Amino acid sequence: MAERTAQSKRPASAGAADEQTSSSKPAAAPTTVPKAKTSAKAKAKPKPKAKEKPKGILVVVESPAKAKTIEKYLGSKYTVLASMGHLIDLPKSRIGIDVEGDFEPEYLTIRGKAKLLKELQKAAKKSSLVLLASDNDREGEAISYHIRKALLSKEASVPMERIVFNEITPQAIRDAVKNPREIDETKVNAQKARRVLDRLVGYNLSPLLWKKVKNGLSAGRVQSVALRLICDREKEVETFLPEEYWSLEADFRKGRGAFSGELVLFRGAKPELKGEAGASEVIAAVEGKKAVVGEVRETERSMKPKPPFTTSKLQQTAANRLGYTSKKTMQIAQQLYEGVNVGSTRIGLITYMRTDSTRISETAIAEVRGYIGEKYPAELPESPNVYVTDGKAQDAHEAIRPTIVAYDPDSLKDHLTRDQLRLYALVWERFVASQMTGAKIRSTSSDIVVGDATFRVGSSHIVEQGFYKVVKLGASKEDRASGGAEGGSVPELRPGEDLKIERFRPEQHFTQGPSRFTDASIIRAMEEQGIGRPSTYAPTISVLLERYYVTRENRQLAPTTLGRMISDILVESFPQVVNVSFTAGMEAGLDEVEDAKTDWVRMIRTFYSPFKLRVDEVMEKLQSYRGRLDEPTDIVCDKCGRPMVKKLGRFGFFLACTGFPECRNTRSIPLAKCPRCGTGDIVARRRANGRGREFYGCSRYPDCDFITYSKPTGSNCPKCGWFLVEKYDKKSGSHKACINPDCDYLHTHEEEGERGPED
DNA sequence: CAGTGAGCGAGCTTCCGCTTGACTT
Repeated sequence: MAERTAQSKRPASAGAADEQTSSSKPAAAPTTVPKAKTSAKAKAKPKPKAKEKPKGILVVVESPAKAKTIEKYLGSKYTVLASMGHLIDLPKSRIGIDVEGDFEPEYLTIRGKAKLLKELQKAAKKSSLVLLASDNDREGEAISYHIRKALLSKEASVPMERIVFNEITPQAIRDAVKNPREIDETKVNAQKARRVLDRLVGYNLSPLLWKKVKNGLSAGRVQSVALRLICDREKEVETFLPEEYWSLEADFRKGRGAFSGELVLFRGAKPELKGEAGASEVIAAVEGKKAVVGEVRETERSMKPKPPFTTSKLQQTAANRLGYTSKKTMQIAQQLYEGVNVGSTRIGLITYMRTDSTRISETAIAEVRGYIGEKYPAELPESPNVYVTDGKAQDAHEAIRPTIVAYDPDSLKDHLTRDQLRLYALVWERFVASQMTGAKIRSTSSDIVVGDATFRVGSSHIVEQGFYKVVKLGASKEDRASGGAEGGSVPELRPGEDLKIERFRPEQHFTQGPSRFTDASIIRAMEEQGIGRPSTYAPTISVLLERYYVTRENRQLAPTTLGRMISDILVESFPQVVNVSFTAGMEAGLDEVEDAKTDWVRMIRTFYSPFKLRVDEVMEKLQSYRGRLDEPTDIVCDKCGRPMVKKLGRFGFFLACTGFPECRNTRSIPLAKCPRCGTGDIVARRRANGRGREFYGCSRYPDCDFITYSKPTGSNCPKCGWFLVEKYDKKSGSHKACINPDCDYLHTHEEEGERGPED
């Protein structure tokens, strides 16, 4: 399959813009050089060196992969270079803001970017025009502004213009080049305010934590709110009291079909079964009675496909469906974006992976409709499906989609790694599905009357597959359920017909409390609250883990003692800042700056004056928590007999002797007894370079080389005495299992895996 | 699915948001 070559779909490059050089532009620009005023640049070159090559045009974008593509679309007159994001920023080692004056930031070339900047300057000098084409959003505007400033400071100034495009198609690039504009200073100011605010918050709160808790800690507008969400949730999990309740199921039979229904009505009311006895009461009342089919209701509902992926949704879906961390998802997406060798050519397989938009370019819509029309003609809607992008989105990039729809996942099997292929399939399915017709699902709900009791049987099945024809990997549990896996066994029931009762089954249940956050759900929460950006969701989770504020076990994020302490301190002392509404307020302020309704200095001052006062006050008055972090243990030092404490060091938690510094003994935290040698402890280890997955081995290594990659739970097997470990698999979710290969003990507790609408 | 082993503590740390490689400190 997939014969149609992709190439045929891509409009040939070249032939792009050709007369945009000195396109009409208000002469007000202080950037333009006098000579390039009216007529074309043909005469802009008087005579200098006999170099006949006319000066070209330099285009600066952010991403090198994008640079490559755009260079192809534009003619040979153009050179496209990438800035790799920001080049200019605040210093790292000091606050770098004039807080006594007007908050003017001290902007420096970012370490390691000087070379790149020089290259840009060199290239600019050789050009007749520079087109600043960084992303069309707040940060992108600032990047252009900084580059322009850096290029201007060189004596020989070149005309510079700002261009923007929201999609990488030849037409969009051509249009952009034809419509240059000035840099939007108000947007630059908004970015400056954002940057300064984050610096003021981060570089004031962090030192406070160094003084009160421990060196090296950090706090900030985004990470501290994320931490708070995780800590708040943990409290809910802890205080939740499961309540017991009972249900009564009845197993019925009709011919060869067996199915069950749940008690929904008893003596005219919704039954509230009081324990097992309550269920027995009902059984006693209806036992021996005939089962007759009552009302049968049929409803049909349609399901629309989901919009194509944004970063946040991709991360959520990859976490829920594939079990990838957000970090892993982004690494793999980057590989797909940069390109993979397909045959002899390297092709970027997906569009840019950091986006908050569900927008799709016209050309991509046309392409996917062509594809659907050919492969699934019945599922091609008359007109394209339209998705509205969230109003808060900055919308600088398209949604994440395959660049060439004809490359279906199957056709790339031999070119991608397993991980790449699975992520690509997710993106491809979601995009193609998003432009297909909806699915129709018929649900049947039948009442079965047994004496005074009514049982209800539900089933549903897909009548029209629609977009489900392409959604496989990305199908959620609910999707699959709608597919009628369990519904298939319910035969057609007609009112009045008799059924056979096989048996009654009382079942005990417990109400489910809230679940801990996962990568998927914390990212979802952050996005909903406007905390963080596509480029920072994954890094924010990483920071919380690196600081040992939270741990991730079986995909769940739980705060450590340290994390709770930090969160409590911050929430107590800075409730207005460590709060989801703080960012919302900031965004509102930035909008005003951008609309020139207020100036950025005013905005910052309004925030900073009271904030700084509070920081000073807390710095002075808050008790110190230093040392309070060390948790006492009942483990005794094997060198001197004094008790040991659990401490946090550079490489994580460890045990240290309270006799320090006379006794410098340290140990790893024992997680279990070694079942092989019986004397050693099982301790957490990592590869020498500190990377790789944590594993668990015997502390007596190399005398004893017991090892496992499953984390000990802290309890022992009731059957054989070896220790239990955490396991995770799709079917049973999170559960405990015995580490002994000869022991079959398995403790499956309530499912903790996927929950709630995942994407 | 495969993957494997030290030392750590009283110090110069930290923010968020753009973007990818990596000269050595």
